[in-house]
Amino acid sequence: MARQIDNGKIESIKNATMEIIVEYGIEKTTIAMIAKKSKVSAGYLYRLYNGKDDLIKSLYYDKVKALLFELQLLLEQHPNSVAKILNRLVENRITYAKNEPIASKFFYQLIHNDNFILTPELREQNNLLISRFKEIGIKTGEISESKDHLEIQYHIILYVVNYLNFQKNNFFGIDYSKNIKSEYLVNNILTILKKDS
Amino acid sequence: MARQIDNGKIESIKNATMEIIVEYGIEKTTIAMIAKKSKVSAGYLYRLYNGKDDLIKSLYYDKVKALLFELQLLLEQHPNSVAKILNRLVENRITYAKNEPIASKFFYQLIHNDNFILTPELREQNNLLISRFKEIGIKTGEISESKDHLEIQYHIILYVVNYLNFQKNNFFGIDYSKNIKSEYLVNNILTILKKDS
DNA sequence: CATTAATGAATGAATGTTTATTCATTTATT
DNA sequence: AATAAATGAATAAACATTCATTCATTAATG
Repeated sequence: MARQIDNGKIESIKNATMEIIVEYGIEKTTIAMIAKKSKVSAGYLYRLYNGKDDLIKSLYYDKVKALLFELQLLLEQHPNSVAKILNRLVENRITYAKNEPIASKFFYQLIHNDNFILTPELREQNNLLISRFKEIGIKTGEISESKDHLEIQYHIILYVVNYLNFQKNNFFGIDYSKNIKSEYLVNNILTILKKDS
Repeated sequence: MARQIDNGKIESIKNATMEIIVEYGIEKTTIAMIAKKSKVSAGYLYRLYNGKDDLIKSLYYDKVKALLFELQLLLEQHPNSVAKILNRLVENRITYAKNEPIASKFFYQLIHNDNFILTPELREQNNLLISRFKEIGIKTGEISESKDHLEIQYHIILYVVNYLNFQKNNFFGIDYSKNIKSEYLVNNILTILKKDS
């Protein structure tokens, strides 16, 4: 009866939020900045989200969900090879960093911000996927039984995400992100996962 | 003539700043919170620092300087063994995380915040130290010539710092930081550095 | 040795700005 | 005309920063 919600606006808000946060950092980001950039009134943001933190959280969780879904698919597609899963996972991360640098960096920033932690549901879902990943690795001999979930999680996700970001933003102030090869990272990770500890 | 500056106050401000930031994150930290916790008047902060960012920056640079100094010492003490340097470096990081969890986490947070980047001087100093580290490794055969500064920097510092933090703050919500062994990390790093890429 | 003047440390109430959030109003769609 | 989307000025709270004032210490003076 009345007009419909303009989904373009929601997209616009999401993009603007990521852009502003990536450019200025969460601490310097304001609702007004996001509203201005997304060409939406400040007040309208409150109809869609319960405030700044809710908006950021919602965006962050979207990214986490997408990553978990990606991992889930890969586990189904390659139930007999950690190497194959890892290859695709790392390749996807590299592509993501290249093609969607803002979303990619936004995700990086939030992973390292303890004000935004995962919901119990997401944690549980993640836990399950890592378990399945490990099972495959044990079966194929690609993962040492001594590796716990934390080791696996750290190396297959954080090691990669942090590495990719460090290529762009580092102590040297130089962007080295052009020559990243997935084989290199995958190789490092496989070596570490296989080792007894 | 007049009374002397109370260095205890400065220490108190530094500690309070780290505590507040670690507890609430930079974006939720206010001058008032720091002043209250450090039992110093808010106004006095502006006599010592040019504001919030200046205070945080100053603290962050102190930590970076300490780390660079540590690395410099280790390079002088063990000019013929990357393994020895790395062993001490990692051990020190583990001890630091254990004994000074707040300072350690503060450093972690700032390393991942691009609003606070290093000065050109610190960058240059860091660059030099990584060069010397690599030279030693090439001489002893512990580092492949194909490794660039970024690879080395990432693995000897960020890989370790991120790993240690992830033991405490992770997707699983469980603190695993009690059983961290330096040999494990050192071994991983040495393996990666030695490999041709 | 006692008193006073000078100095700079330290305070915290006051100020003005920025910011999140609300809500009365307008606008577009069916 | 009815409905809900969308606006943005208005509000109130939070905040960084300033500055007039107080306080502690030291040196000079008698």
